[in-house]
Amino acid sequence: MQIHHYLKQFDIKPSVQRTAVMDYLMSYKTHPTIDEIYSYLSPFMPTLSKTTIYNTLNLFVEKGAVLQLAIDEKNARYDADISNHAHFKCKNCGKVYDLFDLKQELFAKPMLEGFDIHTVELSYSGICGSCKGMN
Amino acid sequence: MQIHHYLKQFDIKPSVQRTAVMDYLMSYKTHPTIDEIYSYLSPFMPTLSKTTIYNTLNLFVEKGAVLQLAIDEKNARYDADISNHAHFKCKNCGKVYDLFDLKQELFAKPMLEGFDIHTVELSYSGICGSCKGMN
DNA sequence: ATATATCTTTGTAATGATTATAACTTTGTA
DNA sequence: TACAAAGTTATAATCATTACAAAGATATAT
Repeated sequence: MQIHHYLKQFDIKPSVQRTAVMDYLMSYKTHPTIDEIYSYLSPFMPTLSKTTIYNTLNLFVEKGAVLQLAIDEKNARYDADISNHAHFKCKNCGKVYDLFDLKQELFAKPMLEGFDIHTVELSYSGICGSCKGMN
Repeated sequence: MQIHHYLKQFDIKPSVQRTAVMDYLMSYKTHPTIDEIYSYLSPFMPTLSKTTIYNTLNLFVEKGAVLQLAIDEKNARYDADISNHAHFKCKNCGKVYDLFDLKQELFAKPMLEGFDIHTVELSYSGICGSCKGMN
């Protein structure tokens, strides 16, 4: 689907900058930080401001088009895949992996008296395969 | 159990400051921020430095005596309860609740090729009971 | 088509959490 | 007691994020 139409589904006006950010997020599923997104797009859009990246992602998150991950204590990370999946962060290299092959039950929103649950975030941490081979 | 002995189990030397921080965390299960811990203890320990609170909690987390929660994007929050439980953060008031009555299966560490999983963090967000009644 | 209002982007400055550093204090040990 | 190691403190530096105001782009009504 066109990114234009995708953004409109979330009630987001598809400006050039917003489209570029969403395009990047959908192409590079690396859970990038603001800085990584800015560094990639900046050469293609010389007048681009980092503030715009902040504004854009805050809007995306507000509208539910993108997930803001809390898995990295240092920087916010963003994920355009809003389907049920978990994340794994390697304590050694810091890379964030997607974990798709988990039981869907893990993402169920429990029915609890006094809590209106909107979102579920499931995060694991440890050592990834590439780092385990080393040191 | 004495807090002294509890800290020693994690290979942490029980200084006055460290004992006070752990005591606070075990008494007030509010998932406090560094600032909240400092503000509470400071009147009782006039020479206390906020850097010490940072040092202490980084040590506690390293040694596995305390969990650092990523549920709050603004500040790190800490939890001395290291048993399996989830958290719920109210989008309205910001309060972080403990959720104990969930299936233990949710906290299982999945066996996945190429991932050595050490920790599991399960977080929910939405609107809490007190906030739902309002506005 | 033009004027006007609204929305979006931009650059700079401010804020605020966390870490680095170095001096000082306490603790443990010979 | 003297010395070394560990812990604490205060200050300064760093760095992610937000606030703000001006400039630019877009949409609407006349």
